Amino acid sequence: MGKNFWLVKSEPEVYSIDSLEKDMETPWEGVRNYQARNFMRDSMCVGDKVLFYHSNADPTGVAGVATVSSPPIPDETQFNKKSEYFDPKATPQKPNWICVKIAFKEKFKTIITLAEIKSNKALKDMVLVQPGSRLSVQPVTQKQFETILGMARRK
DNA sequence: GCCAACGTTGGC
DNA sequence: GCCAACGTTGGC
Repeated sequence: MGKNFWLVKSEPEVYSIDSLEKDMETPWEGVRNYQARNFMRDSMCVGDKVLFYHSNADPTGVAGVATVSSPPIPDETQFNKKSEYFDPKATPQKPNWICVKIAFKEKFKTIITLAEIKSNKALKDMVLVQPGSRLSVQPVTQKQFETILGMARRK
């Protein structure tokens, strides 16, 4: 339990690390990519550590840390006709989209920017910096996670 | 706002 | 099952 490490992306104008700090916990809804869903459904465990990344932001980068705080649960937005994430093919008996809840852990004093991540050789294998990679939920290694944390502590 | 890269959809 | 067209992501 709690031995995997992840990175999730969010546009801060939609949901930022400050939003999570205020809510303390939130279902990670609205992911509509099968690979990302499969990570949440099949591989995430309660207690896993999560880097919270701000995309389409100024600056873009890792803004803080969260933890996985629930087992996989159906993403409720797929049943809501009014939601932009509504999926007419999904039913409560046969949900198509699965998510987990994440809980606030910490907000970094400053963002660890994408530029800083790219210039750190220890992080060159991160999924985040692979050309063309757009996964919004992605695995990171323990070492990558600790490297980012170290950069945040040092600033 | 632009645009490259990727994922999904749908005709055949 | 192929693949062109379209939509989305996300850095810049």
